[in-house]
Amino acid sequence: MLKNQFKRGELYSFITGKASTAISRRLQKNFKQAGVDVTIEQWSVLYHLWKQDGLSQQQLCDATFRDKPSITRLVDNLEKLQLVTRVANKEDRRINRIFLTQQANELQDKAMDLANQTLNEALDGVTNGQIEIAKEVLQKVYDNLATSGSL
Amino acid sequence: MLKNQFKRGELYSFITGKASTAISRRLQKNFKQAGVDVTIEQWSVLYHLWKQDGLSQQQLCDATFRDKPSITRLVDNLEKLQLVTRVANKEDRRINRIFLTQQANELQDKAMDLANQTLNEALDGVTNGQIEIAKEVLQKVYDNLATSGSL
DNA sequence: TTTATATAGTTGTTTAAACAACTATATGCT
DNA sequence: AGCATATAGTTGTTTAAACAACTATATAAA
Repeated sequence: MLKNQFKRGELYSFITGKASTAISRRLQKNFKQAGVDVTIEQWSVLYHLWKQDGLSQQQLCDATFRDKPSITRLVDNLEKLQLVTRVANKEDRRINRIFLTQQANELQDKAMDLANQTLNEALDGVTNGQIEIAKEVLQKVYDNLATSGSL
Repeated sequence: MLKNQFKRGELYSFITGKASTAISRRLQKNFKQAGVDVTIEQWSVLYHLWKQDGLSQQQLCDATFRDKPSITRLVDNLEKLQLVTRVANKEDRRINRIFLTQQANELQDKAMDLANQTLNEALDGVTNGQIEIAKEVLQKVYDNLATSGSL
């Protein structure tokens, strides 16, 4: 496997996700400035519910790459903020479906605009071609590692 | 800024750092399997001390993109594990310099091998050319966001 | 010299991640 | 039906991130 052997100095930022950390911090900052009082982690749950409301907690685990305890507590906190409600499923009583409240729906456009704006700040001066390749690489990395039970 | 406008479905994994999360989890798993009992965050501090021992906490903040409280507590925990020691600087008594212990030095080769191995798992099937471009994009993203005071 | 300001590090609090252990419900097998 | 197993979700514990407020030391200005 010499081909992809990393030189030392290059290794660090790939593993630590310097770039995505920077994006998260900027998005959090942009949320705060705009008076959107949710954390990035809470936003990531809302993001998937905005795409499809009523997902189960397990579906949110899969969508957000988080484990079950993480989702339990994120949903706890989103419930406290009155942004979602847990609804017990009648067909399968193990399942909670998570539904957005009116308040959460009112947040959607603003939050999505801020997320898009943040990405544009992040990708300023990067060409579409470069972005495509970067996305392919990141997807391939994820696929390489997710297959054999990383979650 | 229409040029880099993201389509919705593409936005999520860029912000959340799916790939780097997967790498971190895999590295943590590989550490555990090999009996290396440090967290990825602790490793990230050791990594910089292995390159240059005796850095100050502030220098570790800069190197690891963490804030001062985070480094204070990481150093606290590394001291408890007897992997580093704080040494007060005589010239400037505000500064602690952090030095590796013998135990930490004995860990270096094993940990660096595991990190390289993990990256090779992650980048399997990705060409050097693609990696170069991905690195450029991630660096550019970081530069775009770090300039105006994200840390 | 005293006073203001900047820098290095610490402490407190809230939110979240990771992992193990747990409860409750559903499914499949005999 | 009864039992084993799988699935959905919760709880406890440790580690860490983010942010604000704080202490201590150093530097610069009056």
